[in-house]
Amino acid sequence: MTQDYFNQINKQVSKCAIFTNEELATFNSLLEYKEVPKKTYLLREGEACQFEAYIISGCIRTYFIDENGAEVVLQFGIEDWWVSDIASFHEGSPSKMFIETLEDCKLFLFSPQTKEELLIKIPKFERVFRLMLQRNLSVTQNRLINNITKSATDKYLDFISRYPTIPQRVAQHHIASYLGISAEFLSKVRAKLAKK
Amino acid sequence: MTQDYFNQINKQVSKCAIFTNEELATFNSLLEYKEVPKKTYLLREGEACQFEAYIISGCIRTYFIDENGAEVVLQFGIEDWWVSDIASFHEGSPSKMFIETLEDCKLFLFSPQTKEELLIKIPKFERVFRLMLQRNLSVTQNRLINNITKSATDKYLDFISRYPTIPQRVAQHHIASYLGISAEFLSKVRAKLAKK
DNA sequence: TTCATTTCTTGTCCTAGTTCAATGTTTTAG
DNA sequence: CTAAAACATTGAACTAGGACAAGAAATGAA
Repeated sequence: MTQDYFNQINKQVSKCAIFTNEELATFNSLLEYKEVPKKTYLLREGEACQFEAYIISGCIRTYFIDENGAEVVLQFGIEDWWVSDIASFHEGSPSKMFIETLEDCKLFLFSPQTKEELLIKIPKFERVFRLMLQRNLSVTQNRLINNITKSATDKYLDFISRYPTIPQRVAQHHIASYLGISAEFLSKVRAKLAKK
Repeated sequence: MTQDYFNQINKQVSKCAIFTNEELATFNSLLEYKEVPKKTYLLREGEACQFEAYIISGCIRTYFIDENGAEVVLQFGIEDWWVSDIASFHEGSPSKMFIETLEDCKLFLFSPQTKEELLIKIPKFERVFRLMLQRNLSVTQNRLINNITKSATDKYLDFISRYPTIPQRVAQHHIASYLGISAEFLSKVRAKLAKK
């Protein structure tokens, strides 16, 4: 049962580097497994983020509250994604973000301590986390570029082609927030698209 | 003379981790020093990025051409910043970016090979590069947030307070592009701000 | 099954920012 | 020192998208 979950995460990390079975076993022994119901906060503004979470199943959003008091969605997370406030996690500094489950979730968690232990025992994992960061950076850069150069319609089309499963799983106004447009306008964009 | 430059970069990396003098000497021996005149391209679209550059002095911009053929500035680099297309550098994949010097530059360069060699000889440097990536990610996230939530005026004010030396060094339309607004509108924003 | 809450849609009016075009200013190359 | 580029400013006309309001649909808890 849980072995399936280990297999799932092992498959993912094995895309970054080649690990022996013993190494993977050590890796797995350091993971904390956790099930979390929907609408649970894994992190709130002001807290130090104590985890890097790997999503076995479920759906999560990361957001913060801007100066005007509006929620801004920073990231959605689904199966096989990592979720954390990396800066807060590494520096122990208070986070500006909220991390909330949108569906019941099955997660593997690292604490700062277990991550440290893993990296000391198997330095090859540095590579895994570096690649994660790089991918994260490149996703964020892409999003920034889309935000600067594309119309609301194009941003939405890009989103659904990039993440085809998400629109069925999360509220539309969360997607609007992620895209940086108003919920009402997204609705109008969709209406216009549907007419074709 | 060049020793000053080594001291400069050593001081920076020593903020990330503690290194012995021998380690720093090894580090320095792997750096390639290069002087580059202004308006030189370090990277063009389609090329594989062969360097991670540390800027001793000078100013650089990274940009790409969007679907409509317009330049979009992704990043400015000045003293003590690192510049590269990290994805392209690590994967050897063709870059979508241009990297151009805006002033005469003094640089230290890593190639994929020398970086690899450094990380093998002194694994502690993994940390330096990971922190670089994290900082980069957090800058990019911040910029995205500003882009989504702030008005043109606020974005500009945020920019000049965050990077007070850059406005005197680079063309205004490059800053407009970085902020994701038109050059004309930035000019109007500035005119309005000046009136107060 | 019902009532309440959350989510989605649609319309009207409004504004921040764009585009285009003309003019002025600064920088650069020879 | 001069001509040519590159850059910056200003104005007028236009538009993508926002804010607000009110109703419809879906979800969910009891």
